[in-house]
Amino acid sequence: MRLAIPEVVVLRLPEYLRALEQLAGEGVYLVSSQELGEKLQVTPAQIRKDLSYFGHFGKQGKGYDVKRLIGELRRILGLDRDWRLAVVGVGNLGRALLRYGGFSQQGFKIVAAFDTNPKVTGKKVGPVVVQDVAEMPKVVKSEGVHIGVVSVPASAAQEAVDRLVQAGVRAILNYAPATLRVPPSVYIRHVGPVSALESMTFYLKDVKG
Amino acid sequence: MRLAIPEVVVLRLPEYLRALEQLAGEGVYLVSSQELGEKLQVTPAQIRKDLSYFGHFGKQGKGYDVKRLIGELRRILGLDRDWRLAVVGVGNLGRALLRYGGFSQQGFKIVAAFDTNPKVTGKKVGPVVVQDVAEMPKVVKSEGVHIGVVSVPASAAQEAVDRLVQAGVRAILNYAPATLRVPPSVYIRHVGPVSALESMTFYLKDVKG
DNA sequence: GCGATTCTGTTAGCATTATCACAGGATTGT
DNA sequence: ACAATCCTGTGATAATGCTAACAGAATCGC
Repeated sequence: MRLAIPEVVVLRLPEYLRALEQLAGEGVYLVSSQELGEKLQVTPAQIRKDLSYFGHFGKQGKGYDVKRLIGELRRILGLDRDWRLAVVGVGNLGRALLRYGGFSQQGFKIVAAFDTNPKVTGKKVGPVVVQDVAEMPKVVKSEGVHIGVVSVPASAAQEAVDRLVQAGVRAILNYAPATLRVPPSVYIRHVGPVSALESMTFYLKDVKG
Repeated sequence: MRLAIPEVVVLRLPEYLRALEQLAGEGVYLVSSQELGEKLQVTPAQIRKDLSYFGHFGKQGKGYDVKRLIGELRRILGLDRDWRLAVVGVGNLGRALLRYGGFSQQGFKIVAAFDTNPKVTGKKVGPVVVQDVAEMPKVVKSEGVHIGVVSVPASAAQEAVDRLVQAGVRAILNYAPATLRVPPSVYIRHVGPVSALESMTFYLKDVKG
């Protein structure tokens, strides 16, 4: 029962969490699946079903305690602890990620950055000093890196993930526009500014303009 | 038949496209659904089924012509033309998007940037001069903006999308960690550096470390 | 206190998506 | 030319995910 939770459900949880955090910020203490569904454009039944995979968080006749549910979702998603990130590739995009402050709010902490270019290694960017990739195995271990963020050019992406995997990183977020191979034990996900746009245009293309 | 294409299918097409572009770069001219599936960790049947929604692109006994399929997918996704973007919010993240060069390769062109802060309006960032949001209705029309990119703080995000919608933008990419309301005719999607991490940690949390 | 109302958690039925398996066309080797 | 092999496109089937509907529990108004 507790096992085999559909991935789509897991993908919706952060959306619920965001909406709840917004409500909490507005001073809302209680919310029904109906109200939350309207805010998120999701059916109330879906919200209740999704949450039922993990426990009983609501009160009949009242709804959900917003703060409590935020706490539960954060726990379920593993956001009730710190996660240590390493950024590989300090180009335009890597630099932006390093300087972006929004990670810390959800417990993500950048603890290392790597590059091969001697023009950037040794320099401080955002919260860390950029190190040569040769240092990766040592630093990943000493800094306890959980997640690797790949922001190198597509042509260097496979080598970057190979090095990360070799160094012991089990989860990778890939910003490079490339299809990458990792062992089954490693969790990898592709993101990036362009990806979201590419499927969006499918729905736009028929409209005039 | 041609209508009612599942959204999951549309979301996979960019992945296929990326893999094919990589193959083309390696000098591969022909690929079977089997080979492509191995590269993408997807079953060959899924690839064939997905493509069959849009036409017959393969040759029995041979497979798919890589270049031809790239062209077809780009056409299907609406990537065979230019798309004009406007960035709203020139903070840390907005600045990075403006300076990021990777959009142009797939036909995305940033043609405007807006902010309310007089410290940044009037200054050139990346390819454009930042303008005050008051100019938005005029500029969206004159520059023919198709897609709005919201990179303001969460607290200002709803106002930013309202202004974009008001100005006539029908598609929005939201980087702000907020749940936003738009009319049904507007297509909006939430992305952002933290979102992908938030569901990733669900799968990581049980592992030691 | 009690009937009417509210709202959750869950089951059962429905709809959508993915996989299997094969017919049929194309290619290759001999 | 023909047999063996390869590979697509697609119906049939299995699996998955969604929605509607309701029992049961809490709340509210009077």
